[in-house]
Amino acid sequence: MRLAELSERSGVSTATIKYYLREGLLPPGERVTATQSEYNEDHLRRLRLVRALIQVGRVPVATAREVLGAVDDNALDMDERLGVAVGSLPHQAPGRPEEAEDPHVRAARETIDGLLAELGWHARPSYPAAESLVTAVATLRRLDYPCDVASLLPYGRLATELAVSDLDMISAIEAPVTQLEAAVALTVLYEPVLLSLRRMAHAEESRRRYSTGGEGGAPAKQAGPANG
Amino acid sequence: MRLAELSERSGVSTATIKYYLREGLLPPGERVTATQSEYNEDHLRRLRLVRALIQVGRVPVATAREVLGAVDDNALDMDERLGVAVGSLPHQAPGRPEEAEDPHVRAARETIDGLLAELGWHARPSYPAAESLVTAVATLRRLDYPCDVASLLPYGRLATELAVSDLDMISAIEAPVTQLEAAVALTVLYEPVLLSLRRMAHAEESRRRYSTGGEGGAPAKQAGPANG
DNA sequence: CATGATTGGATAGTGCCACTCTCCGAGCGG
DNA sequence: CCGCTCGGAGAGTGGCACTATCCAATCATG
Repeated sequence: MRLAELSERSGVSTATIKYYLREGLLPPGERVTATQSEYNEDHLRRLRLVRALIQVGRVPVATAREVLGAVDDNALDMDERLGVAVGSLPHQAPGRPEEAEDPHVRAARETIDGLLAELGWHARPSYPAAESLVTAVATLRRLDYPCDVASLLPYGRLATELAVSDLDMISAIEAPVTQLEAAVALTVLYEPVLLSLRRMAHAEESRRRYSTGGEGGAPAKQAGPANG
Repeated sequence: MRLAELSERSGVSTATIKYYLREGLLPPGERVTATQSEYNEDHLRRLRLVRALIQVGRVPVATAREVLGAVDDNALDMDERLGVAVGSLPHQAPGRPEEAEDPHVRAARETIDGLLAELGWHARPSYPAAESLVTAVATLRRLDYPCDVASLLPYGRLATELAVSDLDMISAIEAPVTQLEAAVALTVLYEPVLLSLRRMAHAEESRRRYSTGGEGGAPAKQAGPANG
């Protein structure tokens, strides 16, 4: 198909597709003539993935390029590609190095070490997600909110269960290439699912605890959306 | 204290503090003279919260104003304030109305209805988090990734447990005003904690399943960070 | 009272990022 | 041959979170 059809079928403007091509998020089409290229279903699928990563997963364009580059890198074996790809994914802006001397950051690291020991994990400190965790915990401590090992432990245990569920899902994907892509896509795209469900569960549990109206039908005001 | 001291103690530049004052994220100080204002510990605490929401929680400035405005709104009772505040928090850019006719979106809504029924939740469709969920599930379906009720159910159950844990934490906060702020802060600031732990758990579970090296000490290559 | 520094307020500018517009020459179809 | 589309490249746009600059009032000091 031509660029125009790729655009129509994906719902992405031709200008944006050209931009993605330029940025290396999308492999170039097969050149038919000196001025025309042909795109196939793989391009369409990749384009949809790119859009999903960027729009739903909030992954920056530069990061998406890295991640997809690792997925496509035939010089690496599957494990390495997975590691590089998932490791490139961001959580948030990296903390500045000055924070290393902040006592809150220090305390956060100790808390997290304790948590990992409690969970029996062997996470390496270089893992980017661990750095995000340090930043988040340090921020909570700065605001005097609870985030000791006891507070974090339920989160850690639930994360373990999530991981089991996630890897089961990924294992169920067939082709190896798709499986690698799936690991990236499901890691990123299930994040909004998880966060949305958590907030909905908050509303639900809140109502369950504090609802003063009828148990069953009356719309409780507690944590109601009041949206609009 | 003066603006300069507020800046020094919070680590936020005076220019940024002025910006937050202008934007209404921070209440004005008590005017001492026509050209000077006095700030107190509450300002400092609020400023830290604002920074945490914006930098760690990735909340847009305009949204933070809404959220904090609701927290401070004395015209509403506690339940209403909580509802408005948490309901204002974003997950992601809102989907365009055209998506309403997309069959993927339709299918996503049906899946979610089924999920909510299975979980026994009474969530209202107007809840913003539910809309984010629809977008995320529709995106997954568009990419042919599994996200039927069976796939989502573990997430829903875990979200329920999270909510119990979270509300327990919030209940442990003492003063009512602080409790309201805590609900907002913990809702937002535990999100990166959760996501980080999930990714770390992925690496952990992945190694547990696929590690070919020694069981205990050898650094497995599977899902290793390979970072840098 | 003179004077230089500081404060808080207003306005305009900066940097980043994800596009998006505009132009261009090459080709294709009738 | 001619109007059209195609793909490529560079510059421009808009949103956002600051940030730099200016200004008049005021404070500390001699």
